[in-house]
Amino acid sequence: MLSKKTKYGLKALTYIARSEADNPVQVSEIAKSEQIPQKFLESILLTLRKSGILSSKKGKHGGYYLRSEPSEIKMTDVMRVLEGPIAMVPCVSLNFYEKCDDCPDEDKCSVNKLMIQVRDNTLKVFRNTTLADLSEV
Amino acid sequence: MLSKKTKYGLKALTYIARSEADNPVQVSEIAKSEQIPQKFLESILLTLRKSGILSSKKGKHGGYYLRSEPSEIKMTDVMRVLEGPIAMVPCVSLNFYEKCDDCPDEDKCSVNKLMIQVRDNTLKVFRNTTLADLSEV
DNA sequence: TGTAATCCCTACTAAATTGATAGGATTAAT
DNA sequence: ATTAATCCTATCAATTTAGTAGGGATTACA
Repeated sequence: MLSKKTKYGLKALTYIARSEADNPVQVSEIAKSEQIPQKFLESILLTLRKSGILSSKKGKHGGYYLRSEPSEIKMTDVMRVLEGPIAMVPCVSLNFYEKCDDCPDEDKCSVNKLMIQVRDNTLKVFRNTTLADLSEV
Repeated sequence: MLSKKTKYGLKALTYIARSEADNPVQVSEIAKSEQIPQKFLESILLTLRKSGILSSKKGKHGGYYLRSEPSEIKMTDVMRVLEGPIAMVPCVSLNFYEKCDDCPDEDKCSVNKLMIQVRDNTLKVFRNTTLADLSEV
């Protein structure tokens, strides 16, 4: 299941992408419009900023804005920041690989085989989708 | 991330499918061979039996065996029993659909759009994979 | 220069889920 | 009977998730 964090994060990014204005978008505005607890959203946007997807401006009339064009923001990056590894098991993760304690031979592991396929198909979607796609009405 | 329950369950099913003998396979044997806590495995196999994927024989020389041929056991069914819904959000789940509280219009929801694609690609894998595929060396 | 608005940061907490464990009841083979 | 297996219920500890609290730092603007 997708975490609320990821769900809220995606919604917030979409909201920012859709907002035409040059001004940064405020947390309070997004929280209200998307029905997200404001303090929780704050921490999510902070993560997105630290990971380089968002930038921010402090102080009055401050807020968040996209660091790049929506069409340049890939779901692979967004999902890895918000949800963590895309693979369902560490032993098939490209970016967060870890060997299983129990599994003596990955090549013979049925779980490994299956999850590689799932990973590849999910990756295909995320690599082919940008924030611009999400923001289309 | 895949739960241990699912991982153990898949490994156990594979083990049973690979065991050529006519005799049912005992929990203790699987637990030892696959390094799974026995009591935990018991509860997992019980779930698989209740869902109709496994059958069992009680008492001495009892154990578990597949209810159908490995090639007839689809990953869609196994995963739904072990891991729950295949979709990452209830609002795109085929078998466990639920509307989101917050989302006024699913057609306009960016999360919904994205997760439908992920679901479809994951389903494609699970529909095309049976226990026989997992059991091949 | 003061004040309000905004992001930034750390720490904490409640609820849910996960990954087991415990202890016995039931069933069947010998 | 004895032994070996599944079956069943309850409980528990650890982890993760979702959210809250409280204030600090920065900026715009009157």
